[in-house]
Order: sequence, then C-alpha cells, then structure tokens
Amino acid sequence: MKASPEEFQLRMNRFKDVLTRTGLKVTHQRIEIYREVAGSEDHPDAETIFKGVRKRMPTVSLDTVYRTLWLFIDLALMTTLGPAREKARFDANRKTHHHFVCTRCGMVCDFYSAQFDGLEVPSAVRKLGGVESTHVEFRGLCARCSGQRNQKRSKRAS
Amino acid sequence: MKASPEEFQLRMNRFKDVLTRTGLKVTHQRIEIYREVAGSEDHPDAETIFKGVRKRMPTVSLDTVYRTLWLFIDLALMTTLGPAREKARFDANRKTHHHFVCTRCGMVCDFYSAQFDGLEVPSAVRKLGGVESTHVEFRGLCARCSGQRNQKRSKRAS
DNA sequence: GTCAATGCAAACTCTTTGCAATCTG
DNA sequence: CAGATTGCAAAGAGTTTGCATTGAC
Repeated sequence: MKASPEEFQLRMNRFKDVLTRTGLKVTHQRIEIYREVAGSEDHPDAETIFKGVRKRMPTVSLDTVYRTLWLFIDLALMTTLGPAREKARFDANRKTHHHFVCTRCGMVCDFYSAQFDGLEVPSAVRKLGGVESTHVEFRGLCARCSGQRNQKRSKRAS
Repeated sequence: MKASPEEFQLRMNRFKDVLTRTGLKVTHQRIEIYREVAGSEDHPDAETIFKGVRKRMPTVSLDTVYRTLWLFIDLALMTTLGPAREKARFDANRKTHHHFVCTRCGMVCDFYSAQFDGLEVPSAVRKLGGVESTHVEFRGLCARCSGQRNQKRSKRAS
C-alpha cells in the first residue's frame, strides 16, 4: 500500500533535514532505503526493503540496509513493530492483561484493567477483521532506569 | 519475581489437565519447563528458562526447551511478548497510531484514535515509571484470513 | 582531501531439524 | 511394548562485524 504523495514528501523532507542537522551524510543508499520504507504503509522487513531498494540501486548490500535502518531508528525517523531486535520472551499468564515496557532496559510489567480489556473497537478497525483480543502497552522509562538517566544512551540489547 | 503459590498451583493443574486431555505425554521435561515459566512473573527468554530448568534437571537440552515452549504456545498455555518468532519490521509512520494485527497472516494495519492516544494511565502503572507513549493493539483474523478459516492451522511464520 | 559510509565476506546469535536412543502411557 | 519425546550435533534464518575501498562534504 502506498502512503499519500503529500505525506511522502513531508517524510522525505523531514528525513533529509534530520540527517543534515545531525551532521550525517545524505548518501544515495540512505535516501533510497528511507524512500522504500516511507513510501509504504506496510511494515516491511529488512529483506523486503533490501529487494525493493536493489531494483533501483543494484549494488546495495543487505548489511548496509540493516545498518541504515537501525540508524534511522536511533534518529527516531522510524520504529519497529513490537520488541524487535530481541529474542522471544514467554508469558504463562493467561488472564487478559496489559503491559508497561521500559524502553531502556526492556523490563515488562503486567497490569490489569477491566476498562482496557473492554476498549470499544473503532468502526475503522471492525472493517479490517474480527477482533479477538485487546492489548494496551505503555512505554517509557522504568523507575530504576530514570534514576540513572544521565548514563550514555544504552546500546541496543545484545 | 514469583507468582503467588495459589496462582502457581492453579497453573500447574491446568497444565497437566491440558496435556492429558490432548493426549500428550506428561514428561519430566515438560513439567519442569512449564514450572519455570509459570513460577515467574518475569517474561523470561528461552535461554533463561533453559538455565533455570537445568539447575533441577542437568540433562535437558536447549532444543527441547524450544520445542516445548512452542508446543505450550500452540496449546494456549502461554504466549510470547510481542510478535515473537518474526523478523524485525519497520515503520516510518511517526504519528501516534495503533495497530490491528492479524494473528494468522501477520498483516498489521495502522489506525488512528485520539481517544486511545490519550488513555489515562492507571496509578498502578504510574508507580512503575514514566509513560512516554501509549499503544493499543487489537488482534484477530483479518477479513481475508477469516474467508479461508477452514484451512488447517497455519504453521508458524517461517 | 578527510573522514564517514559502504560492500564484501565471514562471524555470530537465536532457533530449528534429522535421527538414533529413551521414556511415557 | 509402541509410538511420542528427547538429546545430540549439525544446519538454518536473520543480523552483525572487521576491514579495505569509495564517496559526500
């Protein structure tokens, strides 16, 4: 699915602006990789982005795609769906529940809320399919990590 | 963190019951692996579970842990946090938004809702840390997949 | 021209698979 | 006892890294 042309232009401008301000180079690869993601309303994986970019730029390498995508995420130009870059984590709690996730250390705490369990499904969503479960996720720094907030930006989970 | 003893017993009973009803064998490994996850309120990864189980059962192998965990997930005895078992997927949409996720094909659609953006943070959550973003996720079968619902249960995303 | 960014190939991590040996029901 | 389950070892996906080369500013 395509993003609207206006939205797309907005994204591209913001993108170059952020790179320049940060003192990073505006390379062909970065432009094409950003274009590939920003021009889509899907949520492509690295391989898909790689193939798309390679059509226009047959010499890009997959590792550049990865390096560039994580760079964009550090620059807050994009996000990943779910806790990407992490291994699978398991949860034996079968009661409906919601999560608070610490964006620094990855800690996840369950909490319960009847109100959130029963959030009304917007009509736009009902058109997409049948909703079977509802899950709310709050993200932020946990109490412990806020205490150490002047430490340098943590490297990605290893 | 430990789950309460009552909750833990409840989980263990339900667990053996499900295995038996399904005609699966109640092996030592399965018991210990389930115990390890059900006895914790954390959300451990496979390696952590493996190490924990190995303390009591030094001969388990990591691959059995994996096989067993995914089995439990098929049996709805547990879940994974986020879209586990999937590669990273990228999203250049920086407006606050929410998701509908198809549990069969993995399709993810964005939608917007000022109401969800501003969901009130419960006091229990405020104690955990500072909330910086709020995200609602509805899960279910998308329209396309509901159309083909009599197909056999899809194998896990490969 | 200089230093950041790239491409290549090899490495690494997490997870899966084939198969013979073992254990549950 | 039969067939499901396990352990082992080796393979597989996805992602990362070191280093020489290239290209943006």
